[in-house]
Amino acid sequence: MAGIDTNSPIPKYYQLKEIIRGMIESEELQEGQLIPSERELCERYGISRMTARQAIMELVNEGVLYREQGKGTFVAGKKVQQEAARLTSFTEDMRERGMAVSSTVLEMEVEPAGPVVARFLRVDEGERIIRLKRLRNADGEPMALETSHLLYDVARGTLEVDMSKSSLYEELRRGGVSISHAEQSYEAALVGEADAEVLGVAPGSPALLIERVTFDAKGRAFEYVRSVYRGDRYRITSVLRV
Amino acid sequence: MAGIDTNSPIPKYYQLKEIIRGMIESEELQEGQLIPSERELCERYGISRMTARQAIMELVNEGVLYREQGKGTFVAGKKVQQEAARLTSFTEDMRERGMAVSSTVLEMEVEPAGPVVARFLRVDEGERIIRLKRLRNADGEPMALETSHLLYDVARGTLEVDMSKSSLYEELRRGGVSISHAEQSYEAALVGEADAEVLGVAPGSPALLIERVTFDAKGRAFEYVRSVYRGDRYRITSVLRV
DNA sequence: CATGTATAATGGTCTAGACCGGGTAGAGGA
DNA sequence: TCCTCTACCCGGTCTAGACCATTATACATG
Repeated sequence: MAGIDTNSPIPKYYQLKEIIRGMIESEELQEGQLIPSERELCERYGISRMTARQAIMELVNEGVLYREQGKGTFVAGKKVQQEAARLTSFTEDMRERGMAVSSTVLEMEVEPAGPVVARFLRVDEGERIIRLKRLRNADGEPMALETSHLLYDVARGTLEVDMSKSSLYEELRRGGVSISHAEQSYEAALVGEADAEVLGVAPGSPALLIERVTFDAKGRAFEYVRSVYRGDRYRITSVLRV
Repeated sequence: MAGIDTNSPIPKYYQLKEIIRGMIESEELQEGQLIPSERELCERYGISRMTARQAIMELVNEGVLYREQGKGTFVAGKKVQQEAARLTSFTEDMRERGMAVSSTVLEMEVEPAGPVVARFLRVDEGERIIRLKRLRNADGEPMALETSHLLYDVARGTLEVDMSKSSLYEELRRGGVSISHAEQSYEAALVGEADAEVLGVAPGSPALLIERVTFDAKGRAFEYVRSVYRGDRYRITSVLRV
């Protein structure tokens, strides 16, 4: 089992979070199963209890674990049943579907905002924007073509990160962005010729076109994403309430 | 200003949470305003920093506050009121979009459940089902082709109703069905030849395929609907939260 | 005037303990 | 056999510090 690197710039609690997440994904820990207690994690990884606690509490907040006083901490069931559509990144979405994520960065540029992007992000035309176009693969096969437009000030930290390996949202969170909510739209469309080749489907194949504007805790729109999902591989499910 | 009661069984961090919440509600602290720093709260209320931190972090998780390293902690803006996707009928959906609804009943039959319908409705194959196929128009033009499969016992009252004029959900509610929630999936597809003619589009046009299983308050699945929406006319928007 | 630079403040992470109340399983007694 | 009590483990709360990175500001230097 991987340990915790004290000299790493990555916080210990974060390392522990990833370790626990890994154990759940590898099914070393299964749904409903008791995970090691806080005190046992402290001892095993040589960290203090408050640090172990922070890792666990964040996973509880994310719905990955749940706790019962006096009993212990358990792996939560898949929460597909529970909630209506949640705001997730592609990485998180695929992880919940149990698929392996990989990405290819096709374009990453700093450029002035055009009229469409400026309107969605509520900034002036010409404002500096990072445009990140990625091919997103699930289980090794193309799933979506995603073009994000990000406020330069918010996302400039990601320019030095290899976005083919990182989750944009995780990077942004690490960079101090507090992601709050998004307005998203879904539309059926056909795959165009250029996109078809990249996605590995025939032109005119069905596609789900998803547009999203994401807001931070201050209510500022910091991201406009336009994604083309392969209709033959992607389907959205959600629970609706009256 | 109220203080913190050390002898109270209510945890200190929780008392502080309520104090801060109160200051926001009384507008002593306003949107976007800096709140006292962790260290200042410690001193003012005679608690340790980790305790003050817990109060603040929970309010951050709840979206009441947001933090910026090196700057401070601020009061977040009021949350967007708009809701995530609600469970609505076609009639309600179009009414909210400000479009006029009309329908044509194409088929309405009582028939035994086939394997697919039986699985979705969690009944045995051969169980009596009402199948209702309608063309749904918005502002006089075809919008969707909708095929509902309903448990006979639940929906037999609708057999005597002119479903080209009535809302299915309103009729069911009138018949005593308490609609609770639904599991819905969205998928991109192409319009087939038969459907194309009815929908008034070319075969191979983009379509949004929506499947829904609707449950009543007892948790019984009573409806399975499969709808084909015209991709050129229909788009779904919703607000997602973290 | 522009440009660094020291300083102080903030939140972020972390430690090594402490006591509390809830839950459970085993020991001992009826 | 069955019940009760107790010891132990669990998470929940809390302390009093520590060092770090980020940020703003005031000041000194070119």
